[in-house]
Amino acid sequence: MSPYDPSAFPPFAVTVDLVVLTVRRHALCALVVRRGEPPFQGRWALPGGFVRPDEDLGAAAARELVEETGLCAHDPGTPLPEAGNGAHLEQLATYGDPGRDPRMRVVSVAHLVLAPDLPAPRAGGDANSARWAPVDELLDQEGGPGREGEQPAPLAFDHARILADGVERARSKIEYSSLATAFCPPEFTVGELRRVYEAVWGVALDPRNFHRKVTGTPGFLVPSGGTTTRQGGRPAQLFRAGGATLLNPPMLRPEV
Amino acid sequence: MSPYDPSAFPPFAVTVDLVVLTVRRHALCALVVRRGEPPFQGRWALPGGFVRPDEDLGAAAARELVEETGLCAHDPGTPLPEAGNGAHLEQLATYGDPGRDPRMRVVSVAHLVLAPDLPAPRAGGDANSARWAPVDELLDQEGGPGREGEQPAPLAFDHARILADGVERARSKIEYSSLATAFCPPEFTVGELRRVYEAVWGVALDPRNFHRKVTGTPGFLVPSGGTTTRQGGRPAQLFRAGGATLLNPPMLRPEV
DNA sequence: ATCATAGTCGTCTTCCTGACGATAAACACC
DNA sequence: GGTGTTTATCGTCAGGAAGACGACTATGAT
Repeated sequence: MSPYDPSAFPPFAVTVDLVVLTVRRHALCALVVRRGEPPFQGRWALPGGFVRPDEDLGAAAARELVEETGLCAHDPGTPLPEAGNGAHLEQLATYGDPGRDPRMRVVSVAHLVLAPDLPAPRAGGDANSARWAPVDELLDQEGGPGREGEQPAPLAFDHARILADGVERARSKIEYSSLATAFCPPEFTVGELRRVYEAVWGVALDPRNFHRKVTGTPGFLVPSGGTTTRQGGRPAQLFRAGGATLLNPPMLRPEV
Repeated sequence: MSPYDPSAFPPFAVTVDLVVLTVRRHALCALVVRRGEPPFQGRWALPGGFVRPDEDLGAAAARELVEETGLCAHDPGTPLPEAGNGAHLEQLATYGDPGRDPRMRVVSVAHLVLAPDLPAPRAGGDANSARWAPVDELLDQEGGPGREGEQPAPLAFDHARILADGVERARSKIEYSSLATAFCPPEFTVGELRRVYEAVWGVALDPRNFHRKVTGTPGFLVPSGGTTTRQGGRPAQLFRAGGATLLNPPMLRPEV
């Protein structure tokens, strides 16, 4: 077969799936929707849908994101009009196992979205319901032996694997980039940022060392001037995300 | 439109493109093939081809790699029989701009391959020729102002962008993983490994600090017992890649 | 007033890194 | 055989980053 014969090629369906992560109540949560039709009817799945014939992959992901959550994503690679609350969007990976969808050959380009806590999930046009679920709960299927408690049904298709890859990407990327601020509102305190790291990594961080680290990393945070007491205790300085996208030196995830 | 209607979906062609990198004569080089047919006839392009109907994406990439180079790739995610010289293979990113191929809608899943210097490029079955080209040369198109010298024709399609993404992935990944050993033969010296880092990053590294660093990182290198003088000078100890895949602490790329 | 909570500033020790001197073991050449 | 060159390897030292943790500050709750 000629390597590029445009007249004879196996047709594929191409979709985008979204791993939308946020931090709620000290836990890393993902957006899942309930499937209204077979296969996997009634099971939870990642939001997603077909890529349209004249649509770029990132644009398809952003469109699905708006449809499912109302969030306006901002893909650094595809500059958008920047309309208000821009969540972070980036391509994650592509999944094309021949058997991943029992109906047909579907190649899915997964995208990762990091959003602040604000939005309440919005049900789609169908009878689908949507919710934020802690990722620990969604991925507990392959938990260690001796786990007790009810295990929810696993995610549809290979979405557990996609979600796990997205979570791992987020966990590693906040180490060396300023992406953790994507989980925060436009103005936030050092403590709020620390709780993001703690929730995403699932560890406890020393507040004093964390404060020294983030305020000492050039370009990470810029003071906005105000203070807040919304977390209780002494008023905390408010910051905005600085221009730096790569942190040098990086934040260090405590080992094990 | 229902988000998953298997009977009505826009058909896409799905291909894999390969960014095959190696280090030759102190330079990071990529494998490129000459296109024998329009569009971009006569121009250099990344090797690649269609994904077959019952083939996983990683398997398609490994197959194309064998067809084009004879290399047997080893994708950590898709364990293979491990037949001899296993190059490193990983998925890079997916490119699906509607206009990226003038003939039709093609979504290409790019893969990154890191290989030792050994193999000579093997021409494909067609009249295509293949060669190793320094990435600096292939990507010089958007070089700074005042560049002199002949600029080769840019790569076909969006392959310059794909190559740039692959190079950047390799540059950053050897920082915190042991992937640099994928550029080395099974047994190598500390100096050879250092020259890999120097070629990929385009910097000079202090041999003494580098030696201390890599021999002191647990799991990175294991002595094989032998020595060699193939680089001239005092005999150097031979090592193999250790089991560690993540380096802690990471290698630090000197800033600017 | 007292306590609890959260934020912020310092100190100290340990480890890592970059800069660089010194030595060792091969080869090329005269 | 000396001598120089090349590469490898070990050691030393100063500066900086990070973890552990003490101390103090400014709010709200009781």
